[in-house]
Amino acid sequence: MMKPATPKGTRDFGPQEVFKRNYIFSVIKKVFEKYAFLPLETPAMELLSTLSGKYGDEGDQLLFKILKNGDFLEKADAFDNYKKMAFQICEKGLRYDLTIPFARYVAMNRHALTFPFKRYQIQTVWRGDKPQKGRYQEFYQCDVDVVGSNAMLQEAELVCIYDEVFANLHLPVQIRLNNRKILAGIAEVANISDKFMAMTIALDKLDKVGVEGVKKELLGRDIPEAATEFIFKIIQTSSMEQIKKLLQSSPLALEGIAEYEEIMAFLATMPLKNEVVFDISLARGLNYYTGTIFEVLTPAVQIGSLGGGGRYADLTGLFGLPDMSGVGVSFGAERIYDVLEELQLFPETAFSQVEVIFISFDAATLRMAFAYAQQLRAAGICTDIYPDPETKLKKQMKFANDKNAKYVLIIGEEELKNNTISVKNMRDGVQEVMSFTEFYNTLTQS
RNA sequence: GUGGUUGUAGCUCAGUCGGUUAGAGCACCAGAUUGUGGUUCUGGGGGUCGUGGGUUCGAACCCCAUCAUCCACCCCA
Repeated sequence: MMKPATPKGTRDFGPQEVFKRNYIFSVIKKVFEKYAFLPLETPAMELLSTLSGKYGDEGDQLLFKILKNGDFLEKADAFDNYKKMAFQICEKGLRYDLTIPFARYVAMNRHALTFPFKRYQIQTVWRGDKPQKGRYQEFYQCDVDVVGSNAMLQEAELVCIYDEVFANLHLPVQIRLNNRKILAGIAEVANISDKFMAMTIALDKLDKVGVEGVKKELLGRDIPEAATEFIFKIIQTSSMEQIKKLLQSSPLALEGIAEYEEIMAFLATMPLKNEVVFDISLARGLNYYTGTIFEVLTPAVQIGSLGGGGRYADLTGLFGLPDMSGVGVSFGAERIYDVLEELQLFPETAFSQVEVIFISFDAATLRMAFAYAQQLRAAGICTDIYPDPETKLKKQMKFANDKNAKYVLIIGEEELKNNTISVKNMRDGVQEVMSFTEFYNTLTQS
């Protein structure tokens, strides 16, 4: 016999876990829909040509590729180059994120859509990453994006959505903002535009390695002393006015700062429940971001970000629809789950709750139980019946107890004859005899 | 992808220097209690010690490989 197991980086979700995850989804969905986002689902598989080249070399490595059906070797000849070979023997791959499939969808349906188009999407994505805590090979993302609008209002709404969702989950977070234009401006003024990527990677580590660590990182990445000093000065500055002064010579940077200030102007009058901060070190990996970038962190638990996103000036251009700006953010459902679990923030209502379980003794009492159960179910009460009346009462009671039922309704010979039921309250152990109607009324009225 | 950690009952773990028949708690099953769960008491079942190879008279323990796990890096939700 083979040993049962799930593949690396994947896991099962048992009944209680699915209930809890659905709780997260329902909170998120409710907020998304309130902000007039529309649902979208796309296939688990995309053409490899749609996916490849969108996430950088690193991303291409992490793509799950699907072997062609049939004789996949027929047209293959790159036996000495596994990367090239992969594209010869595979034509599909598993979705890596929800943004690229969304861009593909928008490009394909441009004539049918009304812009700006706001969509949300809650589906699994797959990445061939090495698993760690909070990092899986299969995980859910919950994305909201709006495409076809350059307005900073969109960014402001996305911040509000983050704020509202995490407030509703009772999870305190910090929402961080930055702008790729400001980062590009820094590189421009420091005269290291060609090392932009290296600079952002170094900056992104500020949280982890501190100011001195970033300095070392920058120098280690061949960034000149003078440029490093300049960057150093900027990340130590806390006031936006100071930053503005330092980047005065870069129109691009000033544009980024103006965008940020516009977002904050929208938010100024909003009573947000979570902290919104400007974070110059926030870089984010995905290289298609061009404007605002977002990230959500929780101070409560040591785990990676709970979500992130940004604006991309020309996402659908890759699919033949140019000059279409989009902005969106993502919620990492798995990580939110892990954090809520750790902090025990799942409410009682997130779990399944059997209210009533019937126990009977023979065919006649079982039929009676069934008739009663259907009445309770019609009233929307979660009801179950122990299906085998011959089973010892002790065992039936244990079943009800394991299912965490609130009430056990016992129907025996005696009860059947007197047209009553025995109601046992499993919370306090008190048992009383009454008519079914009496029980039904107290339950449906409370 | 690179470096490290851990892997023993369904779960959490103990297991001495390599030495007899591998243990505990929880969970499970049965009985105490033939119409009463959860609490209590008594008893019971359950192990290819991750997998494959090697060293040895002898391996859960040492060596190699492999898979999984967690951690750091890279990157990311």
